[in-house]
Amino acid sequence: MSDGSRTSRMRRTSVWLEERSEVRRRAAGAGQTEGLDREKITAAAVRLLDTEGLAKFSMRRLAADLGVTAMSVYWYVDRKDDLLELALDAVEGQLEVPDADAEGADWREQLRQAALALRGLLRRHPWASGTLGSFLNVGPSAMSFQSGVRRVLLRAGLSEEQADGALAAFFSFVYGHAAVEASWQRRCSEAGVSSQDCFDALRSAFGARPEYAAGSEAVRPVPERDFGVALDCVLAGIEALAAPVRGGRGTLPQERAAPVIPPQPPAPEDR
Amino acid sequence: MSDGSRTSRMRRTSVWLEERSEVRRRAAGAGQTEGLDREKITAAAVRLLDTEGLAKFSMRRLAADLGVTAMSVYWYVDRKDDLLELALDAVEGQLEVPDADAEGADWREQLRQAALALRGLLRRHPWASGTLGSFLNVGPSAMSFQSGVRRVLLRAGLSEEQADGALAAFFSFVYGHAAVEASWQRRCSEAGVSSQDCFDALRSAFGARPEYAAGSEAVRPVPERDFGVALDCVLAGIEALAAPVRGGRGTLPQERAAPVIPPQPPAPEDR
DNA sequence: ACCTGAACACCGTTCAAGT
DNA sequence: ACCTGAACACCGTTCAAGT
Repeated sequence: MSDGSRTSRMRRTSVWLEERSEVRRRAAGAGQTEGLDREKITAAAVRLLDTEGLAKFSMRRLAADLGVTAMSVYWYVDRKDDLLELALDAVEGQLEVPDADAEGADWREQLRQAALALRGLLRRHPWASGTLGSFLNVGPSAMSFQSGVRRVLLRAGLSEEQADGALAAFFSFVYGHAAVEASWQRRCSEAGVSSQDCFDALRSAFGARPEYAAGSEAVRPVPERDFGVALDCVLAGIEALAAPVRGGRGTLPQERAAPVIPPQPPAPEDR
Repeated sequence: MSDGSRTSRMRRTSVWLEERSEVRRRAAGAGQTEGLDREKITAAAVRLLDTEGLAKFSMRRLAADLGVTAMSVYWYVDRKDDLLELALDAVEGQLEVPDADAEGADWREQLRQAALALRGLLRRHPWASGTLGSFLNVGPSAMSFQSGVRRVLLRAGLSEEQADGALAAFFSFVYGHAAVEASWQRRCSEAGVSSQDCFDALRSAFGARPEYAAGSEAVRPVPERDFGVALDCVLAGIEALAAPVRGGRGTLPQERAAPVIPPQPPAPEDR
């Protein structure tokens, strides 16, 4: 009658909200040799995603890999989406969580390491960044990594609000960068061309098209050093948040009068 | 024999590399009333994507909206993916391209406006950020917008290399942020709950789970002001790139000796 | 408790055929 | 030139049934 257990009445938004019936939770006993369980299925899913990619991943294909009929998997997992969330968190479990309380550690370096670790992970599992447009990424591994980074930011001197903003900048940037890099990678490799060839083809095709009058110089593959410069950029921004205006070199962005979300003109939706 | 037309021999990586046979290009004459054409199809696709979302978008559904059989669309478009690229560029065509040569314009403000415009666009078309994990986003509209931003960065005093890095930071951040926001939005609305309820449910569910020992405080929906702080953060980073170390307040990130991509330890792929 | 088989309601895409 | 219909090879998921 009260709204104590709202979670059960609401349609699920994430695996992590599931209330697994006790009956389906395997006794984590000795004999783990035969039979499926959630961990085995998740591991197989990660393997399949790594080798075939997100687009070709299917429940039926996964079941085949497990030597089992397609529908067996549904005993352990409610939906394909749930499995993808589990797979995502499984790989994120490999991340080393930065320790804000480590003595003598430079927070800048900790942030840099965290960013590089996350990016490395997303490059090793290119499907992972593709799931971010549809899933919540709120599994325990993701959460503890994020909260580790957040604590580092707090220790650097940011306020809670600043830390949240910086956290958003940090993760959005790394995930976003990984996502576009993964797209290039996948599409080029599917076409059987090197990234450079693909880029060259695009650029030369654009030369021939009138629509590209202004802009073809922006067509670039993502070179290696871009991520480094961009990361420096984000880190410098965080630094500025942490230690603003030592010698008064310009107005602080926060002091600007501009509203955060100016009313967009009622632009026609369709060209 | 020479590799003059490599594009034709390589499997396509984007619609923008397609070589449309003249025969399929409609005479853009007077009577545009009846019959399909690429523009009409693209507009219908955008409409359908806006109302139903990326997951429910299908060629058959689109054809039905157009009052036509499913396969008619294939006369104008080679694949579903092509249509999504066209739809993406169509909405990006609404972006106002920043003018680097505008006199009296402050580049900081131009960047801020560009970021807010792009974010507004991605929020009005939540499916758009979801396509970035799979498509190249190299259409003419995207390109001219990006190159406009790039020119603003150059005028701000960045080197070409710095501008490329800053561009990557800028777009990765905005796209990434929009993508996670869109996920929350969609999943909550599909479950029929407010974003706040969804968040509360997650957080309380996490309290009950042992795996979340460290980290549940990082579970947060993306509040409105986060984007503002994060954007300030990225802009401050660009500012630092443009006008480094007026009064020597610490080492420049670029001067660090750390390699950009340190060799990742050969971590076991599966937990 | 765990797994199967058949079935349902979809997909994207090809292809021969119509007009 | 443009559009259709039937077909192919898939999907995710449900459900009754097996052991």
